[in-house]
Amino acid sequence: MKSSDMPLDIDQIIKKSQEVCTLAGAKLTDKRKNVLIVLLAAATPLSAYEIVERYKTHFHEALPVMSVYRMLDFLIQEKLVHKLETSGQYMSCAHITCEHQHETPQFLICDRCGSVKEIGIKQHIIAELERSIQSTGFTLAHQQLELHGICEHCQIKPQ
Amino acid sequence: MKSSDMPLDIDQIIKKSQEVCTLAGAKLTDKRKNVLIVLLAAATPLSAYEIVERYKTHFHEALPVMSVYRMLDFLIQEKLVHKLETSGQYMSCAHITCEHQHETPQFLICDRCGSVKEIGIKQHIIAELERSIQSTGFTLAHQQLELHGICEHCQIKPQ
DNA sequence: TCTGCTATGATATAACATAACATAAGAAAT
DNA sequence: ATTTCTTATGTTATGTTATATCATAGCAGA
Repeated sequence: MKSSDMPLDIDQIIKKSQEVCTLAGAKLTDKRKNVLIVLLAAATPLSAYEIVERYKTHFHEALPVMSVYRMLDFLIQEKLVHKLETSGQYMSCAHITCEHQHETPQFLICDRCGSVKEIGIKQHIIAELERSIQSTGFTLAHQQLELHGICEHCQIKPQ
Repeated sequence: MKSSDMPLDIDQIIKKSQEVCTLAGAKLTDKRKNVLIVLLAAATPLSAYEIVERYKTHFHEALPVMSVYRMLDFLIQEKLVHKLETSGQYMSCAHITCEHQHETPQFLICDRCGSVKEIGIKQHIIAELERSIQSTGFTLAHQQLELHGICEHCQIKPQ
C-alpha cells in the first residue's frame, strides 16, 4: 500500500500545523484551521470558491471568498498549503508532518480526474535544469513544476 | 548580439505561418493573421483582453474577446502561438521560421518585467524527468515547463 | 480603558474564460 | 447562378478566479 492511499491522520496534521505556526510566531486561528481541514479532507485540489462551499457544508458557516483567499495566503506562507498555478487551485501540503526540510514541490496533475500527486523530483534533475538555464542569465525564483498528464488510475479505466 | 535581440522579420514569419497552415489544410484568415501580428509585435506575452486593445490600436477594428479566444485556439493548434498556463497569457512561438521539428517549449518568465524567454531545454533532462515520474504510473500529456524568476536585465537594474 | 494590531467581513470590480446561439462568408455541388 | 454545406466570426450572457478598498471585530499590551 502506497503512502498516498493511506488515510490521513488529520488530528495529528493539525497538531503539527499548530506547532509550525507557533514556531513562526503566527496564529493558526479556528477559521484558518478549518480551511486547512477542508483541504486535508479533499481528494483533489480545490478552488477558493469550492472551499467556501465545503466550509459551509462541513462547518455550517458562510465564509466570504475574500477571507478564504487571505487564509490561503497565510497557509501558503506557512507552507501548509500549495497553490497550483496552472489551475488556480489549492491543496494541503503532503508533507506537513515530515520532519525533513521541505524541498520545492513538484506536482503531477491528472487532466482526467483532477487528482494531484505531490512528488519529490530528484534534486540533481532540478540542479541540471538550473545549470541549463544559467547561460541565459536567468535566476529562478521557485522551481515548482506542474506537470499535466493522466494518472495511473485513469489510464486503466476505459475513459 | 543574441538572436532574441534581433528585430523580427514579421513579413517572413507571416509568410511561413501561411505555409504551415496551408500544409495543415487550415486557413490563416486576415483576422487570425492580425492577431498573430499583434503577438509578434509585443515585447511580452499578452492576455486575450490586451490583444483586443492592441488589435484596435493597430488595425482600427474592434474584435470581440470571444473571437480572440477562438483565434488563439486556432493559432495554438497550428503551433504558431503558445499559452502560458501560469499567467493566462499568450505569445507567438519563437521558432515559427525554424525548419527543425519543434520540441515542447519551455519558458523562463520574468516576474519583474513580465518578459518571457522561450528556451529549448536539453531533451535528456526532460527524458530524465519522465523517467523519474514513470514509477508513479503517471503519463505526461505535455511537458511544457514554466519557470518563474528574474531575467538578466532586471537583475542588473537597481529594482 | 485606550490604543493599536491582526483577523475577518462586506461590497465591488477586475481579469480570465466559456457556453450557446446567430449570422456571414466562402467553397463545392448542382 | 443558386443551393447547400462548412467554417469563421459576431453577440450576449455568464462562469470562474482574484484583488482592491473600506469597515468592523477581537484581542494584547500600555
